Amino acid sequence: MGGSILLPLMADSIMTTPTDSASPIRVRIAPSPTGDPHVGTAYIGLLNFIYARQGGGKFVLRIEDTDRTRFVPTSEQMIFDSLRWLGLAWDEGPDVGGPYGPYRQSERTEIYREYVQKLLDSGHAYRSFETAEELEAMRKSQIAAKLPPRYNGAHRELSAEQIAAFEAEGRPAVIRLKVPVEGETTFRDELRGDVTFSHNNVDDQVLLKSDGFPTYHLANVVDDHLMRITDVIRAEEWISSTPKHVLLYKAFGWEIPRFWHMPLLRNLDKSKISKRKNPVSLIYYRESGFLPQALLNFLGLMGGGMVQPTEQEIVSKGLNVKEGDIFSLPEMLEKFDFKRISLGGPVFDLTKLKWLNGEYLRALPPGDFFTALRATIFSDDYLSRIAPLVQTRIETLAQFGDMTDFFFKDDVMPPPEVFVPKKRTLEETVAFAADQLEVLEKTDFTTETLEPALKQLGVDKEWAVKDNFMLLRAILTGKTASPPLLESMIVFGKARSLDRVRRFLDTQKRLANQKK
RNA sequence: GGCGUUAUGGUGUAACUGGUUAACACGCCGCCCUCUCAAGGCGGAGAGUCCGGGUUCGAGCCCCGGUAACGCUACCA
Repeated sequence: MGGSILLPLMADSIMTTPTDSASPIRVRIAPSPTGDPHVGTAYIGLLNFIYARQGGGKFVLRIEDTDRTRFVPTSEQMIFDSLRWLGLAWDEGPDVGGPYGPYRQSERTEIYREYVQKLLDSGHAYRSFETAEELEAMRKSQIAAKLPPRYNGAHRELSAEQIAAFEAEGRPAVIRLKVPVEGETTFRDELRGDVTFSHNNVDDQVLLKSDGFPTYHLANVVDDHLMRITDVIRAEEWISSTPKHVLLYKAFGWEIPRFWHMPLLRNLDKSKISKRKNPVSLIYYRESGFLPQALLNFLGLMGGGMVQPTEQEIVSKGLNVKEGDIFSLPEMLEKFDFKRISLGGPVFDLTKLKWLNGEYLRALPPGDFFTALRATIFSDDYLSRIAPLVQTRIETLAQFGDMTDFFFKDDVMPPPEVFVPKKRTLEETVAFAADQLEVLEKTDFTTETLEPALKQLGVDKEWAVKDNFMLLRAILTGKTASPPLLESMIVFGKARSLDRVRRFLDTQKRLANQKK
């Protein structure tokens, strides 16, 4: 990593060139605890981890929990567990501490308030009193008029009296960034070169919400600075908001970090990877029996970056050719080259991941393979939770297999004669399954919550409990007879259950399209 | 719609500073091995590098112009 060796100390140098070469590399990942830990987090996490280790620096984990409407309490722990499972250990974070804590943004609200006040004082930010509804209406009319939907700046220059009047009304305010009307902002993306945005196209971003929590943009910049982050390695979707961040750094008079925007993982149809079209939960991968080293290896393949072995190496080391695609985390630390990353969004192709996982499985010493089975799919914990569900339903122990096969399968796909109730059409049934998915997504998997949620849906959509539950049973187990549905789902787990319903819907949709 | 980014077989990547019939892996097809299925071995189909111009003896690599896909366009991250 080059650095700015040639630049003499220029206190107010143009801007870019971050961190003098003396400052140690510090990177971070900043997941939001809004649900299951995401495979994209693992991807960016891996890249940051490699970068930190290669540069002899620190890898920080920061929890961005500023959106309390999407906050999921169990999520944070799942993030910790999943990243540890992958072997991506962080040097500083909410659970391990560190010199620049706290590492949870909800615990830093005072800090943000303090810094936003500085912005207010220096005229780089202003209070804005519109309600969410007013803003929504504004946006709609702009779109109707074929204008780009942006904040119209109505409150940019409010007088002290006007502000006082709004406050007297008890109107809540947000604080917005005062983006210059003229000019443009250019920043350097380490992989792409200079990227320029005209200020016309940079909105007056809300920095502090009316609930007193910061938005990503403010919190991110403040924290990255305070936590001495030298390199921001994040997904490509952030490129368009980077000018806002740069403007903030400048407003504060802070040094700007290096930006590395990584290509976005994609579905098979090239859209940004989504749960509808791909399993994205790390919990899913773990519970489905993927090995962490295989997942890491696969993620390392996404976007390139690994130096391929040369012809000579293949010959002299007697490598099997396909070993060009197989490498461990230590090998990535040694050979991964950020400058070689290719920018086209890679399709996250489960087929190749499965092949890779198979390679790793086959390479395991038999003892380790057995241990892996016993630690996951045949763990005492899992089996002991399944056993009570079947004890009263079988006559010989061997029937355990028939009764519980769906717990151990990669996927099941029932035919229509199994999942469509007598009085319903295929279309109706699939539509209802989509409703079920929606309910399941926002319901905790416990007996107390699952049953009423599903039954309520049945009432709303006029589906008999029997048909309602049978459909789900068919989707999840592939059969019409199974251990109790709800308990089975809880044991099977939310991640895998949801994925099974999504795959089901996906398949039905494809089939329906084929018919047309 | 606006702005930005990207563009090599179905998928992931390769091709030193422009230089031979565009390479490797996954997937697919076939053959061999084999009690089956995998694994393994061997072979094959599949891109002329988004399109159109230009520079050059020569372009996937350079230049210009398009197109498409994706991302952003929230008091979400």
